[in-house]
Amino acid sequence: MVNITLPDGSVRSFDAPVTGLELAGSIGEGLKKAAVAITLDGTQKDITTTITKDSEVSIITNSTDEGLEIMRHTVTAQVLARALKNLYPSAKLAIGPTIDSGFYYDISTEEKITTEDLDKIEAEMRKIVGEGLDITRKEYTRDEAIKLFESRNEPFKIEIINDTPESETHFGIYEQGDGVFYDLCRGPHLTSIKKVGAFKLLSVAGAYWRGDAKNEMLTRIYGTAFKTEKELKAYLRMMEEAEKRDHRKVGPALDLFHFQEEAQGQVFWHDKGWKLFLTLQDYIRNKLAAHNYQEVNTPQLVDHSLYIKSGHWEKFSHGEIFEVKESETKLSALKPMNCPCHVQIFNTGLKSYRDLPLRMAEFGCCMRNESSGSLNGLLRVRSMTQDDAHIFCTPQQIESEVVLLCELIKDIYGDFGFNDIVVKFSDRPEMRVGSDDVWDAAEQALKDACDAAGLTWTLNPGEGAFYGPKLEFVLKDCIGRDWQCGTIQMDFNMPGRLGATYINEQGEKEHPVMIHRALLGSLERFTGILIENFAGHFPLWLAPVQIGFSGVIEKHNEHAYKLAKQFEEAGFSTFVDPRNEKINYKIREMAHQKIPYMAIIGDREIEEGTVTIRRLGEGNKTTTYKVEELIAKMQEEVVTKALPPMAE
RNA sequence: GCCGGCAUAGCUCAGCUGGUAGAGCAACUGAUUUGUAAUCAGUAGGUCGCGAGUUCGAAUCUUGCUGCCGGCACCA
Repeated sequence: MVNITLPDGSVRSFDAPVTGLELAGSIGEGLKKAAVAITLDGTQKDITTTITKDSEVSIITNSTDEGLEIMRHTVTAQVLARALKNLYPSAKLAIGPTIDSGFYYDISTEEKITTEDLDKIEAEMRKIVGEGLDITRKEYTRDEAIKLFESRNEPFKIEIINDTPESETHFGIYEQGDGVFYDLCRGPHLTSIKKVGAFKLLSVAGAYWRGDAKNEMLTRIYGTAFKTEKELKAYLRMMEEAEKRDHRKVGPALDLFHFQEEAQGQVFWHDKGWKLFLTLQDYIRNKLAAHNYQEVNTPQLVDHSLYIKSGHWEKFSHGEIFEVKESETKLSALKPMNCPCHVQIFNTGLKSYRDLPLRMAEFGCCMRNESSGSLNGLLRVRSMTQDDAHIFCTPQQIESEVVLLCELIKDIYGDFGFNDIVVKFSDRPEMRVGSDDVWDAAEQALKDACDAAGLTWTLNPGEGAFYGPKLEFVLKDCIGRDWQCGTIQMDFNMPGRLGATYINEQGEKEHPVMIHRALLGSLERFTGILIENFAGHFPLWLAPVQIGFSGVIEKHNEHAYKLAKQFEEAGFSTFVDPRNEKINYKIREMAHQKIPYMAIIGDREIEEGTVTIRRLGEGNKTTTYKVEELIAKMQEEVVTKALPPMAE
């Protein structure tokens, strides 16, 4: 008797062991058809797995995310991998996992594989799908598995087997057809190649074996798959649309900034982009005032001895810090971070426990020699402006300070319309300063504070700063890449290294705790994310040009300028298009320039003292306002930081 | 930094196997005086990323460099 408990709590009893497929069939024919795998007592298994004892089972169908992932896994590990072996017999297979957007396979080849080869590989994959062989799982002993992969010349597979703990005595190997193709795999897989959906190979890239730069660089082939051709097409179309939001295209097109070779990784901010930048800075500056921060400014060029003391010099001794020879004997650094300088300010004069928490902020311009391959428009630059601050506090104040920060960050991100922020908790890295006791305390303190703030986070193991654990507030760019923006970092180490002390209530000297935090992160990166998030169509309060005026014909220009002046005086940034062009044309251009309010001035408006506007994002609807009325409406929109209407 | 790709006018792109550059939009000039996403005509615009090589001749072939793109590694 086998009793199987289903997710809804119902129990099905069978006289003899059953397979997942039989179980699905006993529930319904439709379910049987859609079933791709099962979850048996919390672990994913093949649909053909025999259930021999009482267990909890749920059936994974092809219309769930889990089912999609299993199908993608089969596409990469069975179809793509085999196609690559067919076309490049000497290729050695590494690994082929699924990722959020699809899958990849890493191989080592003598031949160069380029984007142009993808069609050829895809054609081979279709051939394999056409054959539609069955996939079966077999258990091999360690020796058998190694022998199999030795005979197939797959050293990476053997390395994987050799690196598993001795306690693993058996390995699951999936066999396609009758010995046509073998792959080492945890599974589960579809039972037949016939069942894979629509797929497409997307790109070729390099990737280090096991993610380690010391290892061989393999060729990685990215692709994606969906249940239906329609979903695949929709995904590809969505990606195409998303790429149009790329801040590196939109930014220069809107005349916000540009880059050029002579200043790699640094931004040439144009008038409009700088307006946006300053708006963000003012916004944060107002928050600082409201949260009892002091704002400071510290030197750009600092003797390297300070960074030796702080520990940065040793940690970043691979050229990340720009070195400047100030004289024959004096070696300085272009400030790569603000913290050591802030401690210098803290260290002037005696500090009492009554001075804590002391919140010190700086819009510090930091320069880091980021590797050329990591540079990415505004999202990763060599010269950036952090909205940085350091909070010097007592251990007892940590929790309340972090709670305040979490609330502040939530509040700020909400103002930009980012309501579902991903928070990562990064704990101690391998390369670090400070004792394990101190790390235990720091990590615990940060976790407690997260709980108190009601933050949910995911663990990002080993990714903390070298001086302490950190929280990262992560936003995504237009093609779904993660970027760390805000951060809160706990530091029990640097105050001691740099001799920061305060006099506690007992009259003794003590090191304060330092909390490093940035709200937006770097203003450059945050601006880039904003451009992509809004596709250049910013909320009114951020828009570098807020209202544009065009006369119907040339004689209306004078009035257009007069109105523009009136709106300037009311605090708006304006634009006037005096050109002798049709208004259709001028409207079109203002829309392309993402000017939120587009005003057309003709005889009627002049007579009536009104403005007729068209709001970007609201189609061709026009509304006529009294001038003061529109000013009030727009001021309201600025004050409430309303998000822009998005229907384009 | 590593793997692969790319670099032609302000922008988007064409230029086949080598015969020394072409379109649309933008710009400029003129005509048009126009009511909500492209008015018409004309003019001008390029050391084909930079350097070397092969060749009678290079945007095109080879090579070195620089930058950019996609990944990987890195990310205070």
